[in-house]
Amino acid sequence: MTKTAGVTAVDERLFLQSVARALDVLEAFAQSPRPKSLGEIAAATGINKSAAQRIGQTLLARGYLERADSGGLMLGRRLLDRSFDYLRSNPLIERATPVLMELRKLAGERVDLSLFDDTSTIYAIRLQSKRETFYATLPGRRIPTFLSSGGRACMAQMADAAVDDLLARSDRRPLTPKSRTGLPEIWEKVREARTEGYSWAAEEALIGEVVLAAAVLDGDRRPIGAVHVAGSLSEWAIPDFRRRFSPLAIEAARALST
Amino acid sequence: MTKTAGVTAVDERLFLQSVARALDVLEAFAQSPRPKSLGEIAAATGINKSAAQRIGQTLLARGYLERADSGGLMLGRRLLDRSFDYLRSNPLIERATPVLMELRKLAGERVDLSLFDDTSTIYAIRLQSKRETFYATLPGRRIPTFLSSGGRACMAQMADAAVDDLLARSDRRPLTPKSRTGLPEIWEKVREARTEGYSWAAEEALIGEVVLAAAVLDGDRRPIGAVHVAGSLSEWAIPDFRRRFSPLAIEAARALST
DNA sequence: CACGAGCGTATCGGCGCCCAATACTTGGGT
DNA sequence: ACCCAAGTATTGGGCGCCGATACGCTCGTG
Repeated sequence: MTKTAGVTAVDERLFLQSVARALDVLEAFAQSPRPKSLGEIAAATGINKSAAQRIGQTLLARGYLERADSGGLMLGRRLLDRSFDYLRSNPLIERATPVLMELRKLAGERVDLSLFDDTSTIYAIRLQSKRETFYATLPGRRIPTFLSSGGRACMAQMADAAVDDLLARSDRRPLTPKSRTGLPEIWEKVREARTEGYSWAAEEALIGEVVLAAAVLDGDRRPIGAVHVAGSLSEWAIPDFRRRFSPLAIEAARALST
Repeated sequence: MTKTAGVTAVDERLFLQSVARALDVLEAFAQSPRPKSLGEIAAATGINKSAAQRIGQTLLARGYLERADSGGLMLGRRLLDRSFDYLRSNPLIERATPVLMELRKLAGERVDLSLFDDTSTIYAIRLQSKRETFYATLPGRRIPTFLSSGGRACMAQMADAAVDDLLARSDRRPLTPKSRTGLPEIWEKVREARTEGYSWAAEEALIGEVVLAAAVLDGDRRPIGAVHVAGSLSEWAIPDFRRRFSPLAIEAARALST
């Protein structure tokens, strides 16, 4: 039972091939979310057409896939039910909802709760403010930990060795031209977050956007997520933005920490 | 290939038992989202402990389940990735996002996009306004079509026989004491929606809340979802609320219809 | 302290579910 | 009319899954 990249390794004999393949099929739509034919699914997942057919029919019958107008298969609405169950089951989400609402009201800017998940970070709650660009603000979006303000705030709470390990396993490709991808610059931001109590990032994930975040800790003082405040560079100078919102984010994150 | 309750029936020989059981395990958390032991999972899904173990290990390895502190299994963050893919793949969601943002700004109240799914209706996008009660406002929440304003707006676009069929298949249990569950009262609201172009409901899903909604139609004039505006009865009289927001919801829904 | 009831974990023989190749049917493009 | 690629359906065979069983552990309990 060893740990590899944050995922528990499993004895082969306890591993269900067909379940894993079904998950492969669903995950195939992460690359390109357009409808796919059985042949495309088979090619994308490395299984043959017969297996794709069986898996497709099964997921279709359960609502996790749907027929597109074109006749192909696309993701189904039933997936929303499962993520709803997840959100509802997570005590942090429940505690965070009213706190974030209040923060959103105070700040007047977009407010997010992200969940720390090793080399990436997922947005679980997103409270919009103004006009935003479609899917960049959907819940469920993943951002590499190393370039997210929330991710850096989480790394700041970890031991040096753990941060080094995480960064070594990260795929450090930039999302924008301003993404900091070099180890020294990332470490600099992590150290800054340790002294300031929060981290910030300007245009590293989305052009024109400045974000700051403070980490939420569990009972063992380990980071489990972060509270973000995001604003537009067309409305804010970075020093003003930091001065104004960092105390609010830190306060909210502390309220959520066990 | 017959249709039953909106789900396509599948040849038994194309149906993967272990995949279906894995989905059963995930769906078991819909009833009560707390962490479960293997024994509880086995009992809830009707499979034995060995199968639950294998499925659990597989879903755990893929991140769709996680270990709770107690040692039990709970839903995993990976579920959010799949719902993100779904939202991203749905063209309606993409078109609706800016329209709803604008509507939210104009109305100043909570705005939702729901997806029509036979006897129930799912909230896909939720733009909050003020303080709200936790999971009632999470995306992915399902409401019975017959008592949701958006669901009734959708039914108003269907043939009489189809509405009768849908209502006959519905589980018409109330969500609140004010939920209308009788067929005549529901039909009355459907007819009202046909003449008014929108539907409304007061405290039928949530106490203290009034909602109105207009249906979004696809290229064949069939309902695929609805645009909602929701307000608090502590701030609005129902006639004022209807007069003020119904034109906005109708306009937004028309803009989203193909 | 012994005990048993849970838990998660691990093992194993055997059967039946899933495998993959194949053929059929349909529809769209040339 | 042709062909290619799509989804659909069928089949025999093999091995992957099935489920009973057993092990070690941590509880709360008598």
